[in-house]
Amino acid sequence: MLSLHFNRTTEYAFRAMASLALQRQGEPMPAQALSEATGIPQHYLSKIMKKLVEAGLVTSQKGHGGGFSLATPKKTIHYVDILVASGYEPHPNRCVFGWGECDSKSPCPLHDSWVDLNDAFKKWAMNKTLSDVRGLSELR
Amino acid sequence: MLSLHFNRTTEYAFRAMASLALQRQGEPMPAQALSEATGIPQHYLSKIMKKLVEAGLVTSQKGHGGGFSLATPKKTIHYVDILVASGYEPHPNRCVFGWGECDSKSPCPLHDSWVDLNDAFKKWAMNKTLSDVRGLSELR
DNA sequence: ATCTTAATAGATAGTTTTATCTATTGAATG
DNA sequence: CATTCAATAGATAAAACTATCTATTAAGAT
Repeated sequence: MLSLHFNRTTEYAFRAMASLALQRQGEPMPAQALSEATGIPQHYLSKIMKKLVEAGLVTSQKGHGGGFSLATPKKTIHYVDILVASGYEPHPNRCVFGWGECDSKSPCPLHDSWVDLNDAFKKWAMNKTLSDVRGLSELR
Repeated sequence: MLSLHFNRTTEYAFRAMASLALQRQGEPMPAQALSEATGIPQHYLSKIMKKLVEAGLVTSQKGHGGGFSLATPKKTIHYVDILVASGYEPHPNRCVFGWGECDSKSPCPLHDSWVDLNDAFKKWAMNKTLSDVRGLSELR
């Protein structure tokens, strides 16, 4: 079956953020617990968490009883923020097909097609927030 | 600016197919010309062309005056065909976020979000064809 | 037939991404 | 203040992806 995919780092960032979104308000989640809950290798996770902290999406607390938690309420964190924080900005000045210089003024042959898909993607990334994450206990 | 992206191989496959779609009907395009037109390294391109030939999207003709051409009319070749031919089938049984076992029956916390995006993507891939490729000379 | 054009195939190398290992710093508790 | 918990940082290793090189096979033209 066909499906869209992100790279591992981005995929992991989403899983980590979703896990934090499911924590009870204010409960920090230690890296190890986060690693187990998401299946992300611990040390690789720590590098991703660093990015999320630097981006201001997550706060971290060292020492006993510490861990990671969301910096702001779920509904204020949009998927686009997670994408950007995880370094998802592959082609600054060209369309997805990367065919020479390509923009709306001098479009490559695939540009129009790309715009259609990218608009849908941007809409998704900018409208969804961590409030859209569903816990097992929540009504579906 | 944020944008969606494919991996290089898939990106190249699209560029190659778009180039062939812009050729005059029946004019085979040699690998070297295709490489120059698309900016794809020649030997890497040849491996991608092999996949496209095996998938039945392209026919190849060896020897003098040979080259590659579309196996069927533009409008019969859907983008999804190109995606599949280039090996774009990363996560057989899980959603994009790959969080454990994940399907509509036992969805991961991000599953619902993913479905929204993936539906848009599938619609795009299944509806677009090489007829949507725009040549420089064509009216826009 | 031989020469040229051009695809096919296999082997190797480079680069990037992903993962792991080890050590260090910072905060809380007894 | 010593001990434990936990994040941070840097270095290294493994894997995947991308690119290149060399040789071979097939078709057409002279």
